[in-house]
Amino acid sequence: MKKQIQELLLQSLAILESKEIIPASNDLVIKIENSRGSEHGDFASNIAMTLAKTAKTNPRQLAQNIIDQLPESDVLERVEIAGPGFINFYLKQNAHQATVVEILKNGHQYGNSKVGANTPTLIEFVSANPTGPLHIGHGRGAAYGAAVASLLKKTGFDVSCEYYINDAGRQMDILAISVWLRYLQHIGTEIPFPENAYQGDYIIDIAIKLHEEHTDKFVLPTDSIMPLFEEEEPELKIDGLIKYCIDNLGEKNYRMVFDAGLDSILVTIKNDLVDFGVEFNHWFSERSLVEDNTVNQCIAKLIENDWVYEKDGAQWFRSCKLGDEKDRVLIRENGQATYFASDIAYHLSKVERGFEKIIDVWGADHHGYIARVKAAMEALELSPEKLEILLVQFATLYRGKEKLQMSTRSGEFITLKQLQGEVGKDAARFFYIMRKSEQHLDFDLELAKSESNDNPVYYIQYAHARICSVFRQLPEKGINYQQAEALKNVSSLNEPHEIKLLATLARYPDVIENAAITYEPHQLAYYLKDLANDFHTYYNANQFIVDDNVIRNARLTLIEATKQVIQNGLSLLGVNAPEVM
RNA sequence: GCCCUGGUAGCUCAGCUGGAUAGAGCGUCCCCCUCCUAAGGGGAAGGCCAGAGGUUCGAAUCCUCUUCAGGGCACCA
Repeated sequence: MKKQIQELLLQSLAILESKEIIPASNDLVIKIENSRGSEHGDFASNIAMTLAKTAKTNPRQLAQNIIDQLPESDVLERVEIAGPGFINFYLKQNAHQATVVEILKNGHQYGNSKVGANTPTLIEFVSANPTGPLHIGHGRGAAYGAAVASLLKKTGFDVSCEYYINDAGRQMDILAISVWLRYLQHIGTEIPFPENAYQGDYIIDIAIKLHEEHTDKFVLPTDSIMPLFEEEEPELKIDGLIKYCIDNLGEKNYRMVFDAGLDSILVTIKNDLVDFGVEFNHWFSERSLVEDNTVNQCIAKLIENDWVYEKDGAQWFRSCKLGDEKDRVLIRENGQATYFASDIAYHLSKVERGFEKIIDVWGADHHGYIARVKAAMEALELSPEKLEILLVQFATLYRGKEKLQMSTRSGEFITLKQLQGEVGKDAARFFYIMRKSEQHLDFDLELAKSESNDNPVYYIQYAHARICSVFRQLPEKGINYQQAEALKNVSSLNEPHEIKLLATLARYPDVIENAAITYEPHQLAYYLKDLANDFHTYYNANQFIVDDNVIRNARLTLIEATKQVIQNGLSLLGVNAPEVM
């Protein structure tokens, strides 16, 4: 609808340009807004005010000129000038009523758009280190990333979802020796467990399973291990244990212990995400980038183009020259590549796989990392503007007033699975999405659990269930409803609440498009609350199942359309639309 | 010190990328089921949009400074 009005305005302005009332310009942006209240019509444009200055005339006069040249249209009832020079557009009733037909015709396709033009798009999210189960913080990234992906799919982007598995690096080695030490303890070895190793009970489960499958294969003499615990500095102690373990178990056996931890945790993560309604197209392994030499090739290319120098025995990337605040290490003094080095390779892979739009969803604590990744892409001539990094602020969990802590290493955290078990998938998904991603999120368990109107999820779902309930009663009352037949009656939808509801329903495609291109799924959440509110108000004001065939049929099509839009919207957020509550 | 985010009703937050009287939920106060689910609806009260400058026809929205809160500034990932 907005586009139709835009087109009309464009034609009018072209005429004014040809008459030299306004100067010609190529980059004219015509903004059409949904009016706030009905007294300002259905849509409004401020075009006259923005053009008044260059046209050297007053806005109201210019607005009149624009209206005079406006072509005939079968959707517009009338057009008025208001306030300082707004042009307000009033739609004909049947233009409103037509949205019901459009929604029911398109069904779950209603709201789809093609702005994405099939752009190959990769969105990477969650990507939590596989060192423990997903916790409450990861949940936000999961819910947000999944919602953005759904929105982009709806708007015509060719979207692929990916999880980057950090299966290389020191954190994983710490996981491996955590498993190994628990394994030794499990078979009765008296041995301490460092406080900075992974404390969670899930490590013990992995160790038990490891022992079941391999019995005593990984046992080493306790006497030779004990001296390592004399190291005072905790991190050095860990490093000593890792080195000892690799040297004495041998590369192959160490890898078995390592993989036992990795695989088991990965399975847990995958299952938890599936339960949460979040699925990925690819699980991309960091280790694979090392093993297939992509990392080395990347570094070689950087060296070739003089982006690398040596200092203190390490290899440094000149990121400073490309906008970062300091240079970054690619290869450490000990010869090992940094996480950053594999991340460069990872982004190279993303570009080489043909993605035009590359989205990374990161926790806000990674913001300092943006400059160096962009710098690396620049250095490798990978068009950094393809990369869009979306930061998600932290989620803090509350139970009423009590703040709950979380830390993977200490093992004290609420897992995503526990959260879901407690508040349910729908409330969890919706609460995560409800807040703007750059806002800190205080997730209150009590509120999410409350089955009351404090809880917007139930408010929206209730609207859907109420509509379903109405339709369930038709056969009981012996009423015949045929959608196709009933649609012929929509012209009787003239009650104020009906017009309001129609206008809100008509907004849906705009909401989807805007939420998608701004990566703001919360806009959809708020829209659905509005829609539910319009429906509940209508429900209280007007009876749907009435004796008059024409009115009843018209109303039933309207609420059926409402049901469809609620369903469409909720499904994009990963929330169910229950038929009964 | 530098870099991100935030500061809007008593509380939790929206505010459609610069527009017309600043919105919603909760809380408070009043009203609405002989009627399709009251997990609902209607109404009232409640605001110097953190503060100060600036940009312009017009600012909660853009720019600068100040201030408060959270986070980040590794040869960790």
